[in-house]
Amino acid sequence: MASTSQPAMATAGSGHGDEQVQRQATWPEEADGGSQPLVMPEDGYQWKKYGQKFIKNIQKIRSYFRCRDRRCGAKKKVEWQPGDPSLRVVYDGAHQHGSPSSSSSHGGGGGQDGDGNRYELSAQYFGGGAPTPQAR
DNA sequence: ATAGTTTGACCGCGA
DNA sequence: GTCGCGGTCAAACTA
Repeated sequence: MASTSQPAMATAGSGHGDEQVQRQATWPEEADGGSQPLVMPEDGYQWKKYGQKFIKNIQKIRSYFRCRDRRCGAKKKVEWQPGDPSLRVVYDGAHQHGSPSSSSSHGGGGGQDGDGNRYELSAQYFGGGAPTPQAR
């Protein structure tokens, strides 16, 4: 933080105050900016990223996503290997509201109560398909 | 102005 | 009792 702005550099001065490289590399190296960079496996729900960390245990980057709905205790974790386009999505919990309606965007309404999606995802692993053979 | 995203730091649990 | 890891929150910035 503190990269663009903020008077933090008062100490001394090493001036500069310029930094444009806004690291946008959040996902695995997208190779070229042309071919559709890795798209997140949309499940039909909207997620909000609330954290990202590098798990050294498996040497992978793990991103934490939470359902936009507070009533929805659904959580999603996406992890990938630095250098591998394969993504592994781990679903935790289940959504308590129907799909976000339809609309491709927000809507609202839609479903909502009434049916609880009975898809008890207690930790499903979505293999990117590449070098992640579910081995099974 | 809002939403979404990003990074750092903090906490809890386990070994 | 200590250390490490994993997970979450808050703050800040950008679009």
